[in-house]
Amino acid sequence: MQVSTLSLRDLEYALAVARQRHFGKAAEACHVSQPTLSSQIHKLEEQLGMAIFERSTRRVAASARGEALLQQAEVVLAEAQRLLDMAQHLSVPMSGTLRLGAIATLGPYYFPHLLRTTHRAYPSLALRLTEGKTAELIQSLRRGELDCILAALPVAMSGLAMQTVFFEPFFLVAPVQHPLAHHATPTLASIRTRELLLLEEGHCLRDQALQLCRGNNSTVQRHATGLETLWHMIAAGEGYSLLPALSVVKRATLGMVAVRPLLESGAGRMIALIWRNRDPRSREFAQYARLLQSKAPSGVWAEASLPAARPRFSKKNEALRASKKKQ
Amino acid sequence: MQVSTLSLRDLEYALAVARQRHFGKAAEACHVSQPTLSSQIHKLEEQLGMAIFERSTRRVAASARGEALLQQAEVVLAEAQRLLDMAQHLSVPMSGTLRLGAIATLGPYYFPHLLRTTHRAYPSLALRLTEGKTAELIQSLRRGELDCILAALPVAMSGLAMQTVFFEPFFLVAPVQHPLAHHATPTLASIRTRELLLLEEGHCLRDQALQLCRGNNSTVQRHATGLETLWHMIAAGEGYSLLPALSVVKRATLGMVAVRPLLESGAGRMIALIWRNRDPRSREFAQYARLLQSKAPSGVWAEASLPAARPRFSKKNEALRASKKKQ
DNA sequence: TAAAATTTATCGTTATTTTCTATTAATATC
DNA sequence: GATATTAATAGAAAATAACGATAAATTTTA
Repeated sequence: MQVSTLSLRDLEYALAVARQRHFGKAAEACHVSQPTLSSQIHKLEEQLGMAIFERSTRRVAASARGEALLQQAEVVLAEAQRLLDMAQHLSVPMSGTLRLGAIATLGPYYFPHLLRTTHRAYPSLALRLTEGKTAELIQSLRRGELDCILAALPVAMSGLAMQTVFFEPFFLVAPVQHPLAHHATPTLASIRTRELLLLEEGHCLRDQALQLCRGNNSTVQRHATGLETLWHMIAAGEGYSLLPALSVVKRATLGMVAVRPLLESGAGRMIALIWRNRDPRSREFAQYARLLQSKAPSGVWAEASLPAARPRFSKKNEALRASKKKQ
Repeated sequence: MQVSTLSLRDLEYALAVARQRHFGKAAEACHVSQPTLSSQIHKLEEQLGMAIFERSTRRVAASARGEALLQQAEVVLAEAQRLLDMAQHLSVPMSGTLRLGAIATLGPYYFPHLLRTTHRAYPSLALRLTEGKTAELIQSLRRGELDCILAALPVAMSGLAMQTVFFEPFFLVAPVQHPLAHHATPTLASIRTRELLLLEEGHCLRDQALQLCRGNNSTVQRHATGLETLWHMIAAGEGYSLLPALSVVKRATLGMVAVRPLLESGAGRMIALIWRNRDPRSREFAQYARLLQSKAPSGVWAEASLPAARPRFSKKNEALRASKKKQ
């Protein structure tokens, strides 16, 4: 005898008979015909290998042994009901826990803003945040250890889906005494990779900076393990670098480094929310990305294209009006 | 959404998919085809209002939310399994608790013997014993408060079934100084109801004694509330009575009362085990009655007929050989 | 004692659900 | 781009559960 051959419906029938002490009334309560009830109770008793009820035309009552079974049947049904309740609860969109990763050169600068926005839109959602390099995050995502990640495009998207969130321009950050610090709007062409300070291998920011300067003479660069260290190295006059807007925006410039926009170059990176394309929450995630897009922090753009005649650090959301129309 | 529309089988399918992480293998484990699994999982997800699994041709895994549901699904199935186990346990014949009643003029004298016999034959059976008057016992039995009773026939049997256990002869018990005490084998005709001591109303023994003496002149009798009191009253010289064999058998006769058989009269009562005829354990009860019959205590007969040339207190079981052949 | 009333069980049929085989669609690997 | 793997789909078949009508059993009423 297999559990799976038991029917929860039959258990309800049995409980109805126990409650009503009458097949006809129980059938009515269950919205089925009396013969249906009779035969299903019979079947159930057959499966259990014993009679649950003692019945005559005058009296229907659970036998002493049947009573014990009915009690357990109630437990089974209660647990099944709990399953349904849980499902109902869990199926609320953007509730529960969201495990979100972001690349290390974005997370520390963006998470505070993201947390505020997310909590405001989805009060019942708990965020579990992670930082890492793109490859690590993608692997965790593929393994199901993360639900979605924020990374810079392009990313190998096989099996994944994404929605862009914002374009984060790069800035040239150089020591104040460096010649480049004096150009109002320096060009990429003026950068020498020999003097370029970069992050260690694995950070997409390193690759993107290198690619932007790939026309230039490339020699060995000095590298830092983190963005903060890089800032200190620049301040120490070790060289200059291309750094993303959000790492610039709230930094108390110490007077030792100069931050110069690279407006005409289009230098920067497109940040996207990425998730497994078979994740049942795909729609929720896409909508979440669009929410983040519409509430993007100041200092970033809606698209990679240069926003003409626009202040470097636009007022909040101003840069995103065009993209909103798209939605 | 109703609990009863959930299928335990579908829950097993879902758990199999979670375990195997592969629809094909899960199908094999469940002994069904892969499309069956696929469609049933779909149906289940539809019922729960959310996807349990995240599936691609490469990877099948429970989503974070699905995991919680699967855990609860295991609970549901475990409780259902428990129901089956309980049924298996309960369906063992003559196990659990048997609520047995006996008329007050039999119980105290027969229960010790019955307990021994019953426990020996059914070690896993717990007996809950009750005493009462016939009408009370029958009512309790009809209400389902008792499983079966031992009473003297005849009894209104509507809705009930029975199996005789033994015939318990009556003895004339009189004070030693009384003339009747000197007859070796007194007759019923010699009894005067004026001197007959009886139990109070409601005891079948009272009615049976009266009926046996109905030809005699009947006047008001003195009565006692219990059989023990009656013995004391007889010993005090208050009168005499007809008393059942088992109440005589182990009594330390004090020399103050004489016990005389009424062999030729057939005076006595047929004790039967009675139960509700729709009780699913009817067969077990009938068999139990036959067991009690075969292990009847000494002092009783298998049948109402006079066992010719037989000692008053036959050796154990000797009186029952005839009845055994019938079985 | 017989008839009436009540109630569960049975019978034959219909409707629904589950399962199957065959095939398609999607995706990853070579 | 071909091949292999795997879940999803389609349509038919089988199994199960449902119904209405009626029988059988038993108690109550006349």
